[in-house]
Amino acid sequence: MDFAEYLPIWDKLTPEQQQRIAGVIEHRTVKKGTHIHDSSAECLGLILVRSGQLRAYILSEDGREITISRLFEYDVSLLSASCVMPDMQFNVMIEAEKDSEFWSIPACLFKNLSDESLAVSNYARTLLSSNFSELMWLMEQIMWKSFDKRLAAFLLEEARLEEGTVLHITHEKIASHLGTAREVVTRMLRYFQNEGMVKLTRGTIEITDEKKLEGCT
Amino acid sequence: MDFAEYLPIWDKLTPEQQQRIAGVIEHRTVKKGTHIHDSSAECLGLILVRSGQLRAYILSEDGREITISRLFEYDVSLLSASCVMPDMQFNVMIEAEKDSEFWSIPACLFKNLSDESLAVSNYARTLLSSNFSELMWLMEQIMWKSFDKRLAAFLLEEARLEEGTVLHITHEKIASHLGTAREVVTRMLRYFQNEGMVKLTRGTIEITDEKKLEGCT
DNA sequence: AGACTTCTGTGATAATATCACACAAATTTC
DNA sequence: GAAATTTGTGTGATATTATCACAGAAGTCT
Repeated sequence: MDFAEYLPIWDKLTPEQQQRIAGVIEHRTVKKGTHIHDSSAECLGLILVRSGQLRAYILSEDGREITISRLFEYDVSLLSASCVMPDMQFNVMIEAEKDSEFWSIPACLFKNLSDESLAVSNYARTLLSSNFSELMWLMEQIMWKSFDKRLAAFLLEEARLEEGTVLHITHEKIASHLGTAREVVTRMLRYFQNEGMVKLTRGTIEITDEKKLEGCT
Repeated sequence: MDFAEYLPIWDKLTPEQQQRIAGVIEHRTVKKGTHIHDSSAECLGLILVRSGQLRAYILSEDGREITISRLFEYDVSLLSASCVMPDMQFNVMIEAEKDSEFWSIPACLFKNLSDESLAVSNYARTLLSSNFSELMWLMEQIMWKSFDKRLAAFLLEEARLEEGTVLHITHEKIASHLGTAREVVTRMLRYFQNEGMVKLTRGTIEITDEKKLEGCT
């Protein structure tokens, strides 16, 4: 398999290290909706996304969710390796938003490599600081942005991802992404529709006035 | 100065590296309330707290604050070195909550050392993952905990820090820590007082029923 | 004492969350 | 193809939290 292309520091590893990875790396193809990683299961490790789309989220006791990171082709993430990072005992879940293909390198191997190789350690640092930065950005959004702005931004982002103006997504899913209740999403979408920015049908949201929606953000 | 004791990896550095640090490390003594680091100023770097208490927080456009991290004796933080971490362009502010003493190692030197020394890189990883973990914890608090629980937890934490039951803090400060408005704090404290858990006077909050307050969290 | 600043209290209103339930559209079952 | 079931949406009532506007009380400084 050609995972080397998906691991930016592959070329900086010794042949021996490369072999250790090659020996245990796992390849998986999953259907949309598949639960790839949850708190109960053991650590998945470093994830290299080959295709598709994954999302990492956290879960409240009563089942509410909020997306903390979305992963696309060529993305690498150690959110599912949190168990080997010191002091990390929170529960991140990862699921496939689309049919996806990815590799995983066991957390303990990646930790060992980080501990012995400067290149890997530096790379892990990059990944970590990128995670941290993303989370900080999210925190600012949640704290200082009103919900209409966050929703508008989310819709535009989705449209960008789908490369079209018709989004195939339910209010419930949007609520899970944004960490709020479904009714709140429904009501705000109704408002957007009344303002002529979107057109709603069951299971889809069509953006009819992108400019105006952007004005909302 | 005896900063070596405050930098856990000091002994793992080469004499040359130690000298580079010793040559540029800065020592500061600041009064309570001092602004140590803000977004406008240049990067402060790695901070080693010798004594006192610092807090890191983020600021909204309209001046609201929320504390993201508090630093005590022997704590080391690279929150003020965010500018050298790739993709980190958010604005963290740091101020002294008490009269404090600390050292700072310029961000660029710490970055260089991280890039060349496995020990430093691994240590930086530890710091980063600890920051990440803390932020994740905060996110969960904000998302899933109601305000009364967060306030109760904050009061108990303050009492623990002060080693007493009388807190010398204003509602405004509490609001800045928790990322909400002062009135919200005032009203909830009134409620706590009516329930007999605290006794309020101007500038102080006395915890009169710790058990019951703990029951709120 | 008077002027000023800081801190707290509170009503009115807006935004967001929660609960309860109804209904409509798709899907499955028979 | 009608009935039953699941999934998605709509909405009123209520609770919680945020925002705005202001007042008054407690300290500080002349």
